[in-house]
Amino acid sequence: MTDQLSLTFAALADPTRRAMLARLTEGPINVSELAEPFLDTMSLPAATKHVKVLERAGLLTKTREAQRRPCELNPDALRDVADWVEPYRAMWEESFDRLDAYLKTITDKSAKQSQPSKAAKGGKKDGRKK
Amino acid sequence: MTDQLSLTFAALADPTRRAMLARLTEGPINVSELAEPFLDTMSLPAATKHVKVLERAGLLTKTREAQRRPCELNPDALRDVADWVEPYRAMWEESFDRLDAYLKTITDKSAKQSQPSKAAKGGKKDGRKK
DNA sequence: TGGTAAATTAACTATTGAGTTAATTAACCG
DNA sequence: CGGTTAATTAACTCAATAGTTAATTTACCA
Repeated sequence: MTDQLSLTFAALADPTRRAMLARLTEGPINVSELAEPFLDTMSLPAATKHVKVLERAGLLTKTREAQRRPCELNPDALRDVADWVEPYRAMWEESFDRLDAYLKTITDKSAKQSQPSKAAKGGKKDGRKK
Repeated sequence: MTDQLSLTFAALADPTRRAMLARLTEGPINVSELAEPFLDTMSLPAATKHVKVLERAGLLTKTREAQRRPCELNPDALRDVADWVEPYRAMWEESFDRLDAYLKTITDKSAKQSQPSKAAKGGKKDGRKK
């Protein structure tokens, strides 16, 4: 698993690290500040290891400032994720359309009476598409 | 790492599994057909383990048909990935804009002569944004 | 210059992931 | 029935991940 995209996906496969990224959208902060919300569930060395995983995945950049290590979000790596997933969008929108069409047939007044009764909830325009 | 999104990201953190997903966009195929392109580098049981990882991540659905196991792409799990990454889009587009603005200042005819010479390639409209 | 703060490194443990070969299940087919 | 195909399970190895505590580095600061 040496390729860059795999490294990025692996880094994102952890709720602690995703929370750290979310925090970084508010601006650069030190490692200890990044770690702070998690110190009730893990030690500081454990948190700095998470930071290092994000760094190696190219998701954040660590600089130096005296003893502190201000970290900055590196959103370009996330663009690669978005670019990878984008071609699949047509597929999930298509399967939504199929569901939508199916729901139309079973809720249509002119439909036959052989309707699976429980499928009726959540009609068109339920806010999911796009 | 028990949450669904982490499972999905972990499943995507492997080039073999991503290639399997890509293959599935062409339509449903059996496990052995999914495995075939990789049998020069790994055994069949190894490949079926990859399929199982994708299945547990909700990325594919396996059905039965005699001895065969037709697999179908389950694009909804990818929608979750797209939804997660989407809020970050503003950040990478913004950092692109900053680069773009910087490149404009150093390539602008009226700019001062203190120009990092090698930064000049790849001017505006290089096709990256969106 | 001695103490303190920020972060990392070392050394270790436990769990999970990815792969192997061999054996087994399940269903078709002649 | 007996053989073959498709896929999985078993049992095992090896490497990587995630965590721990203790020690160390680095730089500020009074």
